[in-house]
Amino acid sequence: MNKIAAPKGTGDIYFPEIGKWQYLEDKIRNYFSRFLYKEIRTPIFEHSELFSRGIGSETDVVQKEMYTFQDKAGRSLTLRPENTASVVRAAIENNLFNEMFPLRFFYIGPMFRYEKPQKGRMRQFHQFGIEVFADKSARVDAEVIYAAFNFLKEIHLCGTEVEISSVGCGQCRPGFLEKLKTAAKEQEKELCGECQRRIETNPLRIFDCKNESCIKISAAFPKMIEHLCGECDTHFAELQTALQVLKVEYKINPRIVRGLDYYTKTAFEITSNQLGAQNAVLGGGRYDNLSNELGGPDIVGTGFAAGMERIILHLQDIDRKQRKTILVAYQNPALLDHALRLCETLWSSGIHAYMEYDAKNLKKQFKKGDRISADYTFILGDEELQHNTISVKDMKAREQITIKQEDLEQWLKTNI
RNA sequence: GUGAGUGUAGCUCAAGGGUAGAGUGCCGGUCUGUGGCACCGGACGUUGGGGGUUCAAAUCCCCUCACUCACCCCA
Repeated sequence: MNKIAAPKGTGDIYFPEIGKWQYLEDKIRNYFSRFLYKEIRTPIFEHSELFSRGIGSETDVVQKEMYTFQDKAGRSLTLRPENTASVVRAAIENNLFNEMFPLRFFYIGPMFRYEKPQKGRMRQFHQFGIEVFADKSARVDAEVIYAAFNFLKEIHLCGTEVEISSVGCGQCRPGFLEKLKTAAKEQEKELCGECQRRIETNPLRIFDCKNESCIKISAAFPKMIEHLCGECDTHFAELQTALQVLKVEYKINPRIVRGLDYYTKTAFEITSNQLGAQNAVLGGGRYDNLSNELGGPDIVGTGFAAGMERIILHLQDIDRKQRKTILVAYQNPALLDHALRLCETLWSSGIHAYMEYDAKNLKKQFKKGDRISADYTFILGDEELQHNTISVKDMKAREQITIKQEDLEQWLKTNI
């Protein structure tokens, strides 16, 4: 029989790596409650339409990266490529916009995008994120950025940088895009082939081109943040003021273009210089029309999503203090049930204990003891049985004592 | 979707046309009531898969698959 491997772009997470995941998840749950966020868990799959309408049917994510399938009733369903649209859907569906306060959610979970895997990019990957609703103020955007930045700081992820921008709104963006296209067309022949194609498909992407001459040329192109309408311009200015109040160091990067259509006004990214090509650790922004576009009330939102694999890639090894572990060993197989009884006593007291069931001799058991990093080994032999004692070996100190069965509880209290 | 690199023992890697090797781990022994060291012995592979060239292929050629990295895009 041939082996079955995990599907491309997926993987198994287990010891010792799992320690980092548990650490990160604990931190998320703890940290964001500081800002009154409550966890929300939405389905892993949704109606495909939620994403095509929410994220935008022309985006790369929707056009070529979705895991879409039909269920047995012929419905088109899609494994979620991100969670914001789902959270908005859930809020609308459960009438949370009226019933909950504050309207603050955080989530942790797997997302799915059909992409070619590489460093920091998987087909099943994990994001955590936060969403705040019904607050139009630029200050809440700043708070979200502050919360994100400060979180990374608290988990000791160094080398991060905050970049902000504004992508405008329905008022100012269309006019700006026309101006940009016009400017790009004038220089069309000087741009690389890729960028010539982008003029029609996604002109904002020209700012992202790595080609040197394109960088030079596009530097002279109009920028969104220079063509914001009054409202967006004020919002962007207030955002910066609030970031200064919150002591968040940031850089304005007009090249930030979020790949999801729902963003309006504030857009931001936190990058890490420790990552490879996929240097975005976290990204987010404001989405003033998403609820409306999903058939809900006119409620604005703002938030971010962070890539957990990318964070874990640069997390230091977690030194979690392990509980003390006891190996229960027996001189010969005739004593197996006595050893098992002793194990049960330990387990029922909540102590980490382990025994081998088919070991012929003590030597073998001691070797296993090393593999489980046992702190102590309890030895049961004919002699111990006869005198109602247990021999206790301190594995590190390599010292051994003998205690009476009735003193076991006391010994455990002082040593474990 | 495009490009590049890598696939050899459980793991890390040698061998670049001539009998597939080392380190580590594993099993056993020196040591039948005691692990980290040392020494001795043992098992291990259809060299990712398929085809071709050759007297002879892990090695050269073609195809395929997988992994990795990068482009694209994103977290």
